[in-house]
Amino acid sequence: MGRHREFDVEKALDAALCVFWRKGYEGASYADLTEATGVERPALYSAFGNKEALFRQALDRYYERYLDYLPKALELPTSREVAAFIMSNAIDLNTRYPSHTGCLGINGVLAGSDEAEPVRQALIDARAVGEMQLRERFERAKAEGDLPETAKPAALAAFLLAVLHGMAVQAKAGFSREALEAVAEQALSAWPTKSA
Amino acid sequence: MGRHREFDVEKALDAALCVFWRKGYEGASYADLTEATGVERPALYSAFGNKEALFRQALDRYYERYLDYLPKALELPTSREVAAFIMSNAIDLNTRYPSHTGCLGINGVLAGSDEAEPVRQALIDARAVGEMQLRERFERAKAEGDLPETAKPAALAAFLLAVLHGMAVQAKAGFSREALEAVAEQALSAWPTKSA
DNA sequence: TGAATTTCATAATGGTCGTTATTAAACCAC
DNA sequence: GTGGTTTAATAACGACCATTATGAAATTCA
Repeated sequence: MGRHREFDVEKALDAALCVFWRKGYEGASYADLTEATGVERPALYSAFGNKEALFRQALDRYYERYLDYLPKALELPTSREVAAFIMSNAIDLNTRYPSHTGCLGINGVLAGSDEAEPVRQALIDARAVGEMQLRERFERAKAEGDLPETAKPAALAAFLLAVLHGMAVQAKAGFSREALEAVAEQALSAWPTKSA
Repeated sequence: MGRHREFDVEKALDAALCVFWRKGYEGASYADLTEATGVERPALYSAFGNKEALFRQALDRYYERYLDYLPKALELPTSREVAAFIMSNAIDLNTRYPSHTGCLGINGVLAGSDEAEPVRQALIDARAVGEMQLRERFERAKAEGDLPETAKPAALAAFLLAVLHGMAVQAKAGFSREALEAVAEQALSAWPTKSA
């Protein structure tokens, strides 16, 4: 019983996600969030909790709605295809929406005041999970003979993530899709192959 | 005539620079700045102007004091040495001070509220200058025969900067020097050479 | 219809932000 | 010394921050 909720929680979370994407965690104010969601402050609090909880839910949604290409990529047959697929999708994601370029995780909190530290740590942890998955995938590639014996899966995973992060920064700085594709092509040209 | 300034402006700027380095532009408050510099707020205003002006002066100082390896790098004989030297120095800079890891320019403002937009643009512009210098250097390398005819100087410059930005993000996330060196090594392994 | 319950919008909370009056202290030229 | 001038420190400014108390509106069950 009781009064019904008059706004769509899913839509509100999507709108909040875009605000965080564009302005980062601390840069997004409740004035921004209420304007984007069309939902008054108290309603946001009752639906999502405080700002940190709202951001964490937006981050979860970001992974499942926008980073869904990551699990798909890991299933591709070769490590090179994995890397190429991820970079291609990341470029698209980083440049698709002019109003919120780059990556939510990177824009979110690179630096900020001390009270943003828990959120910063959450983003670092999420990044570390992705890195581990990549490393395991490349270890498998090495075991399968897709990667040469000299290949270092951990270094490859770190390298790929570095390029991805760098492209996210460049996208935030206004880089075009074409420029980022040239970066990805250069990164791929270094990819180790089995053939000696 | 008049009373003498009791604090060292240079030292105060250095201290402010470290605060911005660690917390970014918006994340750094005047409470942080006065504590780090030992200078009261009004004195900071009279010496440097407002917060944006202070940040810009800190950024200038950052380039001349910490990024002084960039002009040196451009004078090295080969493009590969240029890239290797820059990455090596960047890794050192990004991990040398545990209290302010990563890069001031990257940490400064990736995202933030709208009023930080002028500062964000200043950082983007500064980055663009560095990219242009790299591109010109690689064009020279191509003309000199150091780089093959198939090499794309603009793409190489963008790629190198992407890796540098990515390493800065990773340093902020706690990456060790060794991990970053593996990333740099992987990036260098892709570097085009004249010999077919 | 009426009591219970949930959501709604308005507005206020204490705190911190960047910025600046204000006043006391220190210095130089005369 | 004294007047003129610059800096120093305290404290205040309005604005905005995240968060929440408050009471009206809306719905369900009895």
